[in-house]
Parts: sequence; C-alpha cells; structure tokens
Amino acid sequence: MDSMNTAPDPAAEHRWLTDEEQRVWRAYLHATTLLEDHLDRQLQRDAGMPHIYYGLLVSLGEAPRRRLRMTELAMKAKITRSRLSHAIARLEKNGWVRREDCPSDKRGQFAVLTEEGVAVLGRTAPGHVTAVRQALFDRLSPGQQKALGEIMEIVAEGLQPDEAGADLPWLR
Amino acid sequence: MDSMNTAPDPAAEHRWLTDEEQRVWRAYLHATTLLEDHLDRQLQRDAGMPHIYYGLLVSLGEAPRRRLRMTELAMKAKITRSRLSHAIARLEKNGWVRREDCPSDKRGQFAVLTEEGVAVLGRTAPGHVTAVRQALFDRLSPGQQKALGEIMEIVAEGLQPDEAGADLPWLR
DNA sequence: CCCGACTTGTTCAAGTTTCAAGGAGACGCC
DNA sequence: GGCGTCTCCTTGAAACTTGAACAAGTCGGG
Repeated sequence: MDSMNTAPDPAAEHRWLTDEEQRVWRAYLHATTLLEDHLDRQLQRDAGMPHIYYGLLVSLGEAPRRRLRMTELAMKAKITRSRLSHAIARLEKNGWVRREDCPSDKRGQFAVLTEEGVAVLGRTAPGHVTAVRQALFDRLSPGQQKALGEIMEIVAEGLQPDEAGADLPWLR
Repeated sequence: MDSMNTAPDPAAEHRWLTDEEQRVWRAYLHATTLLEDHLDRQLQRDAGMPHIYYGLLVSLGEAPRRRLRMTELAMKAKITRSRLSHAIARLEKNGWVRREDCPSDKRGQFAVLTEEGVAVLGRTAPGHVTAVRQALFDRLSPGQQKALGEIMEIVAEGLQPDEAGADLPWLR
C-alpha cells in the first residue's frame, strides 16, 4: 500500500519500496488480515468471543493459580490497562473470569479464571488449534515454518524493546 | 466445515501444536500485533488516521480517475461494506474523500479521492514507507524477504478462495 | 510523619467496528 | 406492466477500543 514509486518527491531522496518489496509487503498485509479475520470469526462462532479475549483466558489458564494481576495480564496480551479493564468486565459478565483483591497491594486486582472459564477453554481450544493448523502449519514446509519463526522473532525484537521510550502501548 | 483429514471432533484424539510450532505461532502473534500497533500509531500521529483508513486512500489514489465503487473498495480493503460506509463518512468529514453518484447505476456510489486527500498521501507516504522499511525490510536478509513473501502467499491462498462459501467478510 | 512522585486500575467521552435491518434501484420473467 | 429476487449502499444500536483524567495506594526521602 505504499506506491507512487517513481515520484521524485520533495525533501531530497527517499527510498521507496522496490517492486519486489512491495509484493512481499502486500502479501504480508493480505495474509495477516485474512488470518486474523478467519480466527476471529472461528472463535466468535465457537466460543462467543474474539481472538484477543480468548488469548486472555489462555494466559490466565497458564498462570500459577490461574490468576494474574491486571497490569501483568495487560502486558502479556500487549493491550492497554484500559482496554483490559473493559475486557475483563465483559468476561466477568460471562462468568469466565472473576476479580479478586490483591492482599499485599490494596490497589491491585487479580483476574482469576473460573471453573466455567476453564471449561470454555477446554471445549474450545481443540477447534482453535485445528483452525491455526489448517490455516498455517499444514500448508508450510518444515523449512518455511522455521524461517517464519526466525523472521517473526527478528521483527518482534525490533519493535519490542522500550527503545528511547518509544512504543509501549501497555503503558500509555 | 471442520477438517476432513482428522477424526470427528468429539473429544477424540487431537493434534496439538508441537513445542516448536507453538513457539513459531506465538512469535507470529507477537510480531504481527506489534507491527500493526506500531504502524497504526505512526499513521495516527503523522496522518491523523489509522492504518486501514490510510489504505483506503492509497487504493483510491491508485485507481483510475482516483475513484472506486464502494463495493470494489470494500473488497480491496477486505472489509464489509457497512464498515466502509462509516469509514468513508469519516474521511469525507476530513475532506480527503468525496462521494459521487454513479451515472450508470443509481444505487451506486463512487468514493473519490480529493485534492486534499492526494496532498495528505503525498506528505504522509514517505514517513510510512520508512516505518515499514525500518520495522521489516531493513531487518531481514534477501533470503528471508523472499521466504516471507512465499509464506504469506501460501497462507493467503489458503484463506482467500470462497471455499464452500465459507469466509467472505465483504459479502456478509 | 509528611510530602511529592509514581503506580494501579477504573471511568468517561469520543471514535470505530459489528450486526441486523432496511430503502432503493436493477433484473429477469410472465 | 407487475412481481419476486438480487445487489448496492446506508442506517442505528450495541459492542469494543482509545486516550485522558482520576481516585486510591505505595514509596522514598527529608
């Protein structure tokens, strides 16, 4: 989505994307949005929640005592505390998560996965894994899977660290 | 809708992700959300609109006579017509897009990029390209770029076609 | 002990996306 | 022409996200 490739452009030289880079970039955008939409739809249908909400339940399910401090969970999910606050409220209404006060810090709250939440995960996870497998892993060679992992780690690494107080969505 | 190769889902055997697959999948989720957030933030700051709105302007800018029918634009952007309708309303309020009636089909509407819209793109595109380059291409070897392109094309191909009238967000 | 500085989590308002209708025109067919 | 059925796009309400502002709690000096 970044064309006008032959423009001389003001303010001195500017490196546009080559045709090949542009092809790759568009394929990336296309595939990632398609996959995200696909999984969102799959989970909405089978679990009654979008992908990110599902991710919250998974994170809680993996945590010790199935609970996490709000801030910690927000960091894991890479969302703002505000957004998490709303999300947990919704999941609470569904009965899949419960809030608990933190004894050692009166400001703190734990989000705790309920039994019902565990149950939802249990009967939903297989279908989700299947969807991921069918959309991604079943279509890639072992070499491609390896390459994808490496590439994504590189990209994440470049964006992740708090370089010069740059992008820390969960602290905004 | 469910697989054709594995067993009937009822709690029977189920192929989970291997540790390695899980590593790759999490890296994928991590990197893609980080990148999406990064670009959204960059564009919101520099252009006053999220990534997808920017994409709409780009699509219009590339189209003949800088105009596209609503449905066509929705397909290009892979969003529903409803969503597009709201989005264009917003862009119209910004003065970057204008609506025009289709002469040959009175139901039809064209979304047309205005001069202001062109200007916004012109002064915004370089920064955006730089952001993409810094986050992605500058960090990958030529081989990785090629691999990424191939992988994304495979994934998109698997999700794209209207297999059994499955997932067509823009027709819902 | 008290103050300022920072953290934690929530809330509000504004903006965006989704979902379910619905109006209006096109199209085929009798 | 009259009908039923599509297609094109919009609408309004509900759900979700965002960013700023806020109350409450913690913490480290002085």
